[in-house]
Amino acid sequence: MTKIQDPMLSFEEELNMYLAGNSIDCVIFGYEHQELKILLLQWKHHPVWSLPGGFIRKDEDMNKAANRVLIERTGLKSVYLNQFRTFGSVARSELHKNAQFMRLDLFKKSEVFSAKTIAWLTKRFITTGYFALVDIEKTSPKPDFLSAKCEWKSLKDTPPLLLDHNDIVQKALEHLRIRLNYLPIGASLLPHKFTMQDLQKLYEAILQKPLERSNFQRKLLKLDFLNRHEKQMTGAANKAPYLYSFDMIKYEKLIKQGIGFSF
Amino acid sequence: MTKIQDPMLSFEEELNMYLAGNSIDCVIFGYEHQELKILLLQWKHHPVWSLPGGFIRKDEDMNKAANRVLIERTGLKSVYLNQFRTFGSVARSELHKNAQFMRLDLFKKSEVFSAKTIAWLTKRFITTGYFALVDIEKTSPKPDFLSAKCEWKSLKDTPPLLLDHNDIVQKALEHLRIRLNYLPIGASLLPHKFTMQDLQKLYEAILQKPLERSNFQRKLLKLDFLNRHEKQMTGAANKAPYLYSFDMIKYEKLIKQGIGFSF
DNA sequence: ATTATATTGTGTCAAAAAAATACAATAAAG
DNA sequence: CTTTATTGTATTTTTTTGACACAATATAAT
Repeated sequence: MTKIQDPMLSFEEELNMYLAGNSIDCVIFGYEHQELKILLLQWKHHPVWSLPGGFIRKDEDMNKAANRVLIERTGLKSVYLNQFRTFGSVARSELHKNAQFMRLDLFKKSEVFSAKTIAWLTKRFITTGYFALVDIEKTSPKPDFLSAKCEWKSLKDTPPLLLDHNDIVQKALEHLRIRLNYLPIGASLLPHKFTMQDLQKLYEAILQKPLERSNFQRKLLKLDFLNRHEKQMTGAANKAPYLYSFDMIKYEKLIKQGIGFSF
Repeated sequence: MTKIQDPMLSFEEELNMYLAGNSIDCVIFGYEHQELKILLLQWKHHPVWSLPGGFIRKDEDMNKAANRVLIERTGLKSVYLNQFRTFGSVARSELHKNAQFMRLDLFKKSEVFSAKTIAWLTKRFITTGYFALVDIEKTSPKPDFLSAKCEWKSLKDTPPLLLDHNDIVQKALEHLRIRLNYLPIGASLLPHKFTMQDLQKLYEAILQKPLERSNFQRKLLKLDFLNRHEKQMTGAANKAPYLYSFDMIKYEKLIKQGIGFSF
C-alpha cells in the first residue's frame, strides 16, 4: 500500500486486487532495555493504535502476504513470521461497525476513502495472526501513508488497540511462551553480541518470572550453540561479563531437531 | 447442508449464506483396536476421500461453524474441536481447478451442481484446520447427502485425499504430538473406564514409539488425575488390571495450569 | 489340586537433570 | 588496600528418568 500516491482514487481500485474477507495481523515482539515491546501503528487523524495488518492479494500465498504487509506498513524487511492463530468471530467485525473504527475521522468524513472503500473495509474479516521476534536496534520502523506513527510500545502498558487486537497480542504471547519450552529463542531479538544476563532477562521478560542465574547459564551453555567472545568492560564496579553470540549453524540444527527444555 | 432436499436448485441459493473464501476442515482422530484413525468422507459418484469440511455462514463465528460443519457432514455432535492452523497457499486452490476435484463426475457432468455453484466451489479458499480426539465407540458417523460413505480409516494407510488434505492431516498430527508433551490427553478418546494399558497404547499410537510400561504407569499416576476402580477380569490367563477413569476436576485443573511432561 | 504362563503392580538402583547454594575471581569505587 | 557488586564455575541436594527385578494373580494346562 506504500505505493499509493492518490489515495482517494487508487485505493478503491487497488482493493480489487485483494481477497475480500481475509486479513493478516502481525504481532512483532522486540526487546529493548530489558523489556518486551510490540510494534504498533497509530492512525492519521485519530489517536487509536493498532497492529500492523493488511490484506491478501488474490494471487498471493497467505504466508507471503504476511511479509509483504509487514514491509508495506512498517518498513520491516526479512522478518521471520510465524503463523499462530486465526480469529474468526462475528463480534470482531461488529467492532468495526459500532466502535472506534467508525469514529475515526478518517472514515467518518470520507476525506481519504470513498464510501465504497469504507464499505469494503468494514465488512467482516477473518484475520490470521503472525508473530515474530526482532532486535529493535536493527529496525527502523516507518509508518505508511495511512499511519501517523509506527513505534515500539512496552508490552506492559500496551494502549487499548483497535478491534480485538489486544486479544490477538495476548494469544501471540501465550504461543511464544509455549514455543520457548521446546525451541531456543533469541538470535533475532538480541544484538549480535550480548551478555548472559541479557539473554536471561529476555527469557524472564517473555516468561514473566525470575530464573535462577547460575542454572540458567549452565543450561544454555550446555545446549552448545553460543560462542564466547572477549569480556565486556561495563564500567561497573564488578567483574566484567563475557560476551556471547549465537553460532547460527548449531542454532539452526537445534531448532530443526526441536530439542526441548523447560524453565 | 443436511437439510437440502433438492440439491440442484437450493444448493446454489444456500451458498449465498456463506462467506465466499473461507472454509473449515476437520481432522477427527479416533482410537480403536489400539490404532489411531481419522474420520473421512467419500464423495458420491467418485471414489476420492476427503476431510469433513464446509463453509462459514456470514453471521456465524468460525469456531461455531467448525462444530456445525462436523455435525452436518458426519453426524458427530458435542465434539471439542481445537483450531490448529490455517492453510492459505494459492497452490491449494489451483488443485481445485486442475486436479481431482474437477475430475469428479459430480462436477464435470453438472448433474448435481449448477455451473454457478461449481464456479463458487472451485474459487480460492483459505481453510482453517480443526482437530479433535474422540472415542470411536461413542460415535456413529453418517455421510451427508454429498457423500457416499463416512468412515474411520486407519491413519497408517490413509488414502490419497482431496486437495491438500493429506498435508492438513500431517500438520494436525504434529500439533497433537506437541500438545501431548504439555497437556494430558485421553479423556475424550477412551471409554469412561479403561486400563493403564489402554492409555499407554493410546500414547504409543500418537507418538508412534514404544514406551516403557512401568515408567509410564508411575508418571501418569503421579500426575494425580486418575481414579482407580475395581479390577477387570479379562478372561486372560494373567493378573487382572485395575480400571481407571479421569478425575475431570483434577484433569481440567492440570490442563489450565499447563503442567508439562515429556515422553 | 498343582503347575505353568502371561501380565500387572510395585520396588529398586543407577544415571541424568534440575534446583539450591557456595565461593573464588574481578572491575571499579572509596 | 579494602569494599562492593556481579560473574563464572563448582558443589551439593533433590527430583526425574530409564532399565530392570520381582512378587502377585487370573486362568489354562497338566
